[in-house]
Amino acid sequence: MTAPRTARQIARAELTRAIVNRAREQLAEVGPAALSVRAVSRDLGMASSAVYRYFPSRDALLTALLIACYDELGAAVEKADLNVTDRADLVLRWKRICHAIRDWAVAAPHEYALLYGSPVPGYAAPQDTVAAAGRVPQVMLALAHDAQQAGLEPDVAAMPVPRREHRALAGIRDLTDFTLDDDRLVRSLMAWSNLFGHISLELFGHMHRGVLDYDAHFAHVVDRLAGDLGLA
Amino acid sequence: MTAPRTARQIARAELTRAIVNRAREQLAEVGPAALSVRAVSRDLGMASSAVYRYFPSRDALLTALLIACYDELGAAVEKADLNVTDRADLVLRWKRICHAIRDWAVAAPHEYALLYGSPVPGYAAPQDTVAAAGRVPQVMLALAHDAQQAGLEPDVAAMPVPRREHRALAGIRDLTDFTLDDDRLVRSLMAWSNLFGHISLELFGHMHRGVLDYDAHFAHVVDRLAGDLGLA
DNA sequence: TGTACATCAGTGAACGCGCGTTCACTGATGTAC
DNA sequence: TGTACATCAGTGAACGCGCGTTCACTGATGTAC
Repeated sequence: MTAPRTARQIARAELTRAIVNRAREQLAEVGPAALSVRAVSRDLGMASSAVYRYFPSRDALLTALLIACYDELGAAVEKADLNVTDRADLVLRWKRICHAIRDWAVAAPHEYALLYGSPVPGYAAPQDTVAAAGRVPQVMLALAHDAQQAGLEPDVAAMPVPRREHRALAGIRDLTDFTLDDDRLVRSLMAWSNLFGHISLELFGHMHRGVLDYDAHFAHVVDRLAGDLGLA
Repeated sequence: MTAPRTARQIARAELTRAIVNRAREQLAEVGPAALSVRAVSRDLGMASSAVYRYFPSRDALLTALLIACYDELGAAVEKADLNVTDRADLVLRWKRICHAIRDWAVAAPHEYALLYGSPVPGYAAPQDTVAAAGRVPQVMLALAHDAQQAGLEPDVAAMPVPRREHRALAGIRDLTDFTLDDDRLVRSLMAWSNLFGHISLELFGHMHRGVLDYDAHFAHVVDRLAGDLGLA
């Protein structure tokens, strides 16, 4: 990809961006299911057919949106981690990471729902999204690896990981360029589930009237997970 | 509600059931978003307008479905728990409960998505659903209470719960007729998030190519959660 | 027990809506000589 | 530098679809006397 040169190329890049941006606003307003090519084109003041010069189908537009959202979340999380200057303060890094995820989700619940809620019916996310989708897990696994390098031990006694489970996790091991011991890897995955489960339950209304202070509850859970992961 | 007497009342009850049943099949096939009054009526061989004699709107039908699904899941979980004859074997009860939830979800992914995925746009679940929705959490909290009564301690060292978090959990305390100590209550909520987060991530495709054996991974996580909850 | 009226279930047509996508077209921009 | 042709962006009309909901109606069931 070289920089665009001709007026046409510039205009095309510009409009492509404008379409995605407008689609994101639509998404934020009405949710993934109600997102429509026609609404986007209408808001942009162009014929609905014009959008097809830029995206071959609604699904392609959805894919672009998916990647944009994963990347935005991923970037926010990476930045939150890197903003901690004392790299050895793993607990602080963990907290910043977790709160970055939830802050993003709370600020953009529809976008969160697109990424982590029910799959859009009839849409299968293509290969293109996986790199962007992997950024958050990568940050979490890297943190666990730092804890391992520092020789820190989880609060919970290490538990033997059965062979079958060990093999089941080969896919994740292939995704990282370092190697986590089984116990840490499992605990990381559990923290991952805990975190996104928590946010989903909160955002999708399941804590309503049960938990009265979402911020306090999340903060406390994050603190506990830091211990479970052995970051302190 | 007394038993129906007249032929009309019998027919009405019958057809109401038939509509809900057919709607559930639709739901299982195409998902919550694509569920439509017209499709249901079509499959039932009646005019679409006839459905309105039974449900005043699509949303009312959705509500009936929501309650039916919550109740089905809740009943499955309660039964799984009660099927353990040795009531003191809390670990086994925990495993049965967890696997009942996941088994139901895997068998009925669209139904699971309706309950725990993105909220249906433009639809606000009415009060009627909360009783049914509370059944699963109730079972889990009751189990934690049994552990407390048995004097069992979590594997993880108890952590002080800040006053603010304690107050945040008042809503849940009001829902149970027993009282869990803070540490156990928080751990139960975390297990709840972990469980549903796990199932959502699995079912919605986020573990794809990362975890290679979903059954093994889930089983292992459940084992660990039993320890975290202090059931052994 | 029989009749008159009220209630209700179900019909079929219609309203009005928005959607994704295609297509033949016009006019502007880019390129090769 | 100027001209001839090719490429591309954007238009507007159209296709075909399915949806939720309303409405005036027919005919069957239930009820009161």
